[in-house]
Amino acid sequence: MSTEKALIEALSALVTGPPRPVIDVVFSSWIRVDGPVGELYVAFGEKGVNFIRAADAVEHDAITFEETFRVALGKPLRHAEHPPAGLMPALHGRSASTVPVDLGHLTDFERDVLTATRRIPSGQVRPYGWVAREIGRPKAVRAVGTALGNNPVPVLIPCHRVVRSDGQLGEYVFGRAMKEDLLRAEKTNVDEVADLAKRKVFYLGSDTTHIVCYPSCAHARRITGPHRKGFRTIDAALTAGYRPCKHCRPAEVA
DNA sequence: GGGCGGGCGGGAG
DNA sequence: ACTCCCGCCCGCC
Repeated sequence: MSTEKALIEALSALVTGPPRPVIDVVFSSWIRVDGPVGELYVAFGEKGVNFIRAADAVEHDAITFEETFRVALGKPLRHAEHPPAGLMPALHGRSASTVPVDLGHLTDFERDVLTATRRIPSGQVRPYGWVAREIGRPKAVRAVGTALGNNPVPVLIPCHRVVRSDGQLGEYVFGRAMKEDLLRAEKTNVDEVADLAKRKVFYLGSDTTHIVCYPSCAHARRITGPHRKGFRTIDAALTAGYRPCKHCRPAEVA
């Protein structure tokens, strides 16, 4: 296509296309909303939600939120009257969200990490190593932690559901306390997971199905008492003839 | 059971 | 381009 033709089409689009105020392109919008635990500042542009901070976290009023946003994204913010469509159900619902999220300024690795993290169901947790394995970089465990620490949209992309392999909850952008609060708010069995970890049990299997899960997996939680077998390592479970659950994927399916 | 080094991506020189 | 350093980690000793 000639340059002239492209130019003409672009210009006609400006005249005949739907109005798209320059202000919406240059600015992102912000709004303060109720989150599952406390209030949140949420920023969003045309491509989706692009930045979230906890309102009750240290020194976060609207002014500092705008400032941290400008430093992170290099754009100014203006206040919005309404949250973007789908945001509130995504923040509060238990089903997987479909709110558009703008991860445009991240690296491929960081996007992969966040995309895999987004697939962890509400009410469940996975180790950092699980995320690494899911994105095909099984040894990049610590780098996964770094990437999650850089999650621009916490809560919405649930990096609080990624925990340490030893049963501890691990670090969190808004502090460990909020990580635990968020998990409890979505009914994760944090106490049971901790109790099991204390006994060095990190996997649960059923001796009737011979399927092994992470302890927070919805399937593991339905194994009735006498059939519940605990394992310290996934290898121990596989050696005992169990196969990894297809939902929580505690190991690659052989 | 904690300490230590391996491992990896990203950003700052 | 290369090196160095840091970070929501992991598993062995």
